[in-house]
Amino acid sequence: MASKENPSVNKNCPVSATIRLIGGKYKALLLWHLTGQTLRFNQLHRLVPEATPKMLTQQLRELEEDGLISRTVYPVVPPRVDYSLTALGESLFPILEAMYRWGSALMQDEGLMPACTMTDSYSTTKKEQEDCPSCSCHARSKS
Amino acid sequence: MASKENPSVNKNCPVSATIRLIGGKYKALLLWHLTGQTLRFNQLHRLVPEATPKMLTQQLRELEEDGLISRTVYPVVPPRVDYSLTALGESLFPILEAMYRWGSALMQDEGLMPACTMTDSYSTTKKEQEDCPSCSCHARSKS
DNA sequence: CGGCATCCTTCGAGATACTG
DNA sequence: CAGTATCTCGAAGGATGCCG
Repeated sequence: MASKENPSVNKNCPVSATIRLIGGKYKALLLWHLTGQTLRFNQLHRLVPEATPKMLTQQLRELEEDGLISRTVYPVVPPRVDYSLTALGESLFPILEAMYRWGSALMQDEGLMPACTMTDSYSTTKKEQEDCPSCSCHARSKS
Repeated sequence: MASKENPSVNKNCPVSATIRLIGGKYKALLLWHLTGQTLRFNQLHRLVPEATPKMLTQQLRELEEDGLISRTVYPVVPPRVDYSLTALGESLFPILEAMYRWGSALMQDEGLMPACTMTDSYSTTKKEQEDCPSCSCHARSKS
């Protein structure tokens, strides 16, 4: 088990166990972005620009060591590394979706984010969901 | 908005918004313990002993400032302060429950926590749920 | 492109002591 | 009981430079 984050916290509590794995500074966000799609390092960086490359690497490595994401290195030049969810990582979807829904409702109450609703086709199949145009979540980079 | 935790993170993303409010070191855990019951400071401290009183106060104050919990001070001696969830805090239940379920499944896969299942009466009414004897979650302190 | 190595600064958080 | 006030230290994390 990697996760240097939250080294403390009761070892017998399921909620603590979950926090230990996804409670890192950008972990839930990274997992959310990786839900339903494979992304390269720089794509993730563009989606989470406030994380420095060093932090990104660190968080991604911990997620990998905890078996939540898989990292594929292509021996080409320039280098290419793909990140995607493992089965265990995908099983986090109910949590991430609940966080997304709650945050959406909160932001709407505050008058932000007018129309960024999650398509219900996403919640079950989560294969090729629609992008979310009014926020950067799941907006595939176009450049 | 209080939450000094995660000061960065994309401002337009619902998942980030959620993390900003419940992403603190012990926040989700505290909220989980407060689900369905009012607790005093020392009760919370016993349930989360790895948090120092200072940290507890800090996290609880941020949760209060963010409108997730309410803090009631009784002007008696010895002092007494009760913490409970607000309506907004209770609306986090789907997230916390998802985290609980996922963590439970993970721990069972690892051979830990033999029989700590969440009673389904809890998931909807969440009023007077059964305690969880094999872990400290929602185990009301007896002393 | 996707890192890793170093240096350096900040600040999270523990320990301890005190208070209404 | 439920905190607050200091002091302190180690680690989180930013900036920079180099590399395959």
